[in-house]
Amino acid sequence: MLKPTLLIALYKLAELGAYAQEVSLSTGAFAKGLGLSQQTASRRLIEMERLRLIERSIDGKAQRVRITRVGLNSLSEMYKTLKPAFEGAKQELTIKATVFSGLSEGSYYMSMEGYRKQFKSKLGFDPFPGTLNLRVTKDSMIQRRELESHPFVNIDGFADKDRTYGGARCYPVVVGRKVHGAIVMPIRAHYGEDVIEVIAPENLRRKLKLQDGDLVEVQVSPATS
Amino acid sequence: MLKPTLLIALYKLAELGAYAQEVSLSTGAFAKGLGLSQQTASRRLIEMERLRLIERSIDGKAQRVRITRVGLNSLSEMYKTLKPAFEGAKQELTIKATVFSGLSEGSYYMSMEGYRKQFKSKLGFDPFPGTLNLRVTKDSMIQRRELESHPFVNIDGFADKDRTYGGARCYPVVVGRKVHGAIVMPIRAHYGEDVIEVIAPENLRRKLKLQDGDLVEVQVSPATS
DNA sequence: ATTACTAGAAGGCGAGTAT
DNA sequence: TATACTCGCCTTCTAGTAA
Repeated sequence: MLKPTLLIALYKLAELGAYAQEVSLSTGAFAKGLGLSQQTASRRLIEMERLRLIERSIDGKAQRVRITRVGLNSLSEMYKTLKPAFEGAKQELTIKATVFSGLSEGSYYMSMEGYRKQFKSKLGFDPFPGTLNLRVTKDSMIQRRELESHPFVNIDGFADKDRTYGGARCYPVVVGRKVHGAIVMPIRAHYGEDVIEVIAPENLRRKLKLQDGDLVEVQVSPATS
Repeated sequence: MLKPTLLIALYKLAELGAYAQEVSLSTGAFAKGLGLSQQTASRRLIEMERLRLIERSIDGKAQRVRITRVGLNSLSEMYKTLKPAFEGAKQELTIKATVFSGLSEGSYYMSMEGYRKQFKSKLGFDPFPGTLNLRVTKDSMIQRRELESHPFVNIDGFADKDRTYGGARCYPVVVGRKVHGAIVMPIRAHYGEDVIEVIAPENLRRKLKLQDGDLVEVQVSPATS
C-alpha cells in the first residue's frame, strides 16, 4: 500500500477536483491544505509525480496538476472499502447470471496457499480449487452495482520469489438458493463489470448440475450488525 | 485534520468491519495489515483510543475494537469527499424545497472574513450576508441524497483567538431558475438531513420575492469535466 | 501466546536559501 | 513572486524485552 502521507496528499488533490481535470496549484496553497510547510508540500508533489500518481505541467510560475489513472486506482480502492460502512445495504440482493467457461486460471489461484489460508480463516471454508464464472444478465446489472455497498471480506495480496499476487474482495453469497460461497472480486479487475467469479467449498458446476449458458441466482445478504 | 497515519489506521479498522461491530484483533495481526511492526500497531491503537476514535475491551489476551461515532465522522468526511470522484453525477438535479426562517446565524457567519474570503475566491462571488433556509420536500429527498454525488467546493475551517469555526462543502446551484448561488453544507451538520442553506451574491428572499412557506427549485449542474 | 515499555536508529520535517 | 535543494533537528519507527 501507498505511504499514508502520500495517500492523504493524493486525497487532498481529489478534494480540489484534480480527479476530473487539471487544477492550478501552488506548493504554498497545497501546503496550507495539508497543514504542512511549503517545502514538504513540494516534496509530496515530487514523490507523487515520481510514482506516477499525478501528472504535472509546470509553466515556470504556475503549475497544473492532475491525478493519473494509477492515482485514481488507489483512491478508488479506498472509496470502495468505505462504501459498505456508509451506504449500509439493508436489503438482500439477488443477482441473476449465466454460466460460462473462463480460462480456468481459477483453479491455479485457489490452490495457492497464500490465498487458501485466508479463505479458510476469513470466509470459514476451504474453497474447491476452481471458480464458477458468471456473466450477469442485463436486468441484474443494477443489483451488480449495488453489490459494492455490501460488506466484504478483504483478501490480502502477497508475493513469492517470482511475482506478486493481487488482493481481492469477497462477498459472502448463496448460490442457486442452496450452496454457501463467495463472490471473488480481484482488486485489479481483469474482466469486465458484468463478469463475476464465485467460489464455494464444493464444485459448484457439479453440485448444482450447471452447464454453460445456464441461469443461476446469487443471493447476497444485507449487513448483519 | 487527523494525522495521516492515524486516519489510515482507522481506515484499516473499517476494512475489518469495525464500523458496525466490535472485532477481535491482535496488535500483531493489525501490524501486518498496516505493514508496520507490532509495537507501532499497538501504539496506534493506544493513540486512537486516547482520541476517542475507537473503543477497546481488553480481556487479558484477546482484545475487541470498535470505531466510535467520532471515528466514523472522520471516515465519513473522507467518503463524502471521494464520492463525487467515483459516482460521477451525470445529470442535472432539481431539488424542491420550502422557505423557512432559521435562527439567522447565517448573516453572522457570512460576514466573517475567514469564510467570506474563501467564498469569493472559491465560488467566485461575494455572498450576501445571510442564508436562505430551505426545507426539502418529501418528494425531493431522493435528489437531496444524490446531491452528495455532485462535485463541491471545500471551505476550510479556521480559528480566531476565541473559538474554532468549522469547514463546509459548497455545491454551486441555480435558485428559482434565476440566481446563481451555492448550497452550504456545514461538515459538522447541526440541522436535520432535510434542511439546506443557500447563499448567493444577492438577498435571495428579496430578489425572488420569497416568504416563509414558498416553494423554490434549486438546480444542481452535473460534473463539468 | 499476548500488550506495551524503553532506547537507539531511521526517516520526515521546516528553516534557510539558490534559482 | 514561484519551486525545490541541503542541512540539522526532531518525530516516529523497530528492536529488545518486561509483564
